[in-house]
Amino acid sequence: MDRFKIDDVAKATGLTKRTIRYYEEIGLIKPPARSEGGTRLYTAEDIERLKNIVAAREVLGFSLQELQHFLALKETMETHRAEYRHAAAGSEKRRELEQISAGLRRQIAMLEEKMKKMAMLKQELDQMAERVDALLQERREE
Amino acid sequence: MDRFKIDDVAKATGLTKRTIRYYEEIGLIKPPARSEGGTRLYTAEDIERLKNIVAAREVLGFSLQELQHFLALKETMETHRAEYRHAAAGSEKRRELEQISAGLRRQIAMLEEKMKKMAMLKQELDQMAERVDALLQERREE
DNA sequence: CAAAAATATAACGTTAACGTTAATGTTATA
DNA sequence: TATAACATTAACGTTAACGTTATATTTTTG
Repeated sequence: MDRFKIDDVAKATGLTKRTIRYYEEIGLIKPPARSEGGTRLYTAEDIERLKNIVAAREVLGFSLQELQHFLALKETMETHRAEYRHAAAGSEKRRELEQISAGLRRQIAMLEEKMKKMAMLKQELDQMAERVDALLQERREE
Repeated sequence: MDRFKIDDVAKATGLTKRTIRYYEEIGLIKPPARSEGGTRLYTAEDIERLKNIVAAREVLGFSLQELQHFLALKETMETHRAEYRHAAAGSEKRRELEQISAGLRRQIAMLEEKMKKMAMLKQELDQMAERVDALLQERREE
């Protein structure tokens, strides 16, 4: 039983059924297999991909378009790894690889930017919390 | 000349005039002073606040509602600091302070969650980049 | 002070990301 | 096997976050 129906997927990912169909509609996930009657049948990997999407969306505040870019990069890598190993230097494939590398570098730089700013924000919040708690403390001792 | 018209503010913050008016409309910023004829006149602080909003929105992917909460917290703190110091223990103000403290704790926890997940993502990206570059390297030596 | 440039309000338009409802067909279960 | 419980498509609805356009004032400038 390694085929899941849409409601199972919904429960596993926290998305609604509508959202899952919508993600398929805009090409964020590829159309899954179908039963004789037309019911969508998902695999465990499909669920993994969706979990990744949820995480990235929630955590990074990426738009679905940005997510599409990001996931494409990842998948291109994983799917074509073998293929890449045996292409001639200076070939089309090499240029592809260089594209991927550049894309990755951009994403990493962006992430670093965000992380830095988040750290600054956290510091600010920590300081505020400290001050508030100091006030609460001070008053307790009156 | 410490009063700015909306176009100056737009240029200073990178927002459009429409967006600035919209932020006022939904209460994200307070209505600025007006000229005799009704033209909005902003102060340097107004501009600062807007710059903060832009930063938070871009970096954190917060919705405007979340931003509202966050900025309110910050402002409440800064505006009422003096006032808080001299309220009786167990008073209304004390409960307010406790609310603020709790709110801060929530925001901090949320931030920590996000930072953790971002770190994991970055690690993944770094690994991918490493593999791609290894491939590029390998082929150079053929 | 008259023309040009900027501002104001009001209202309708747009896009992303789904929610909701309806009509119909498919699967699971007593 | 009937019937309840789910799935499918299609289409219209909704909310956030602005964009665009129109019409009327204000402000600036030659």
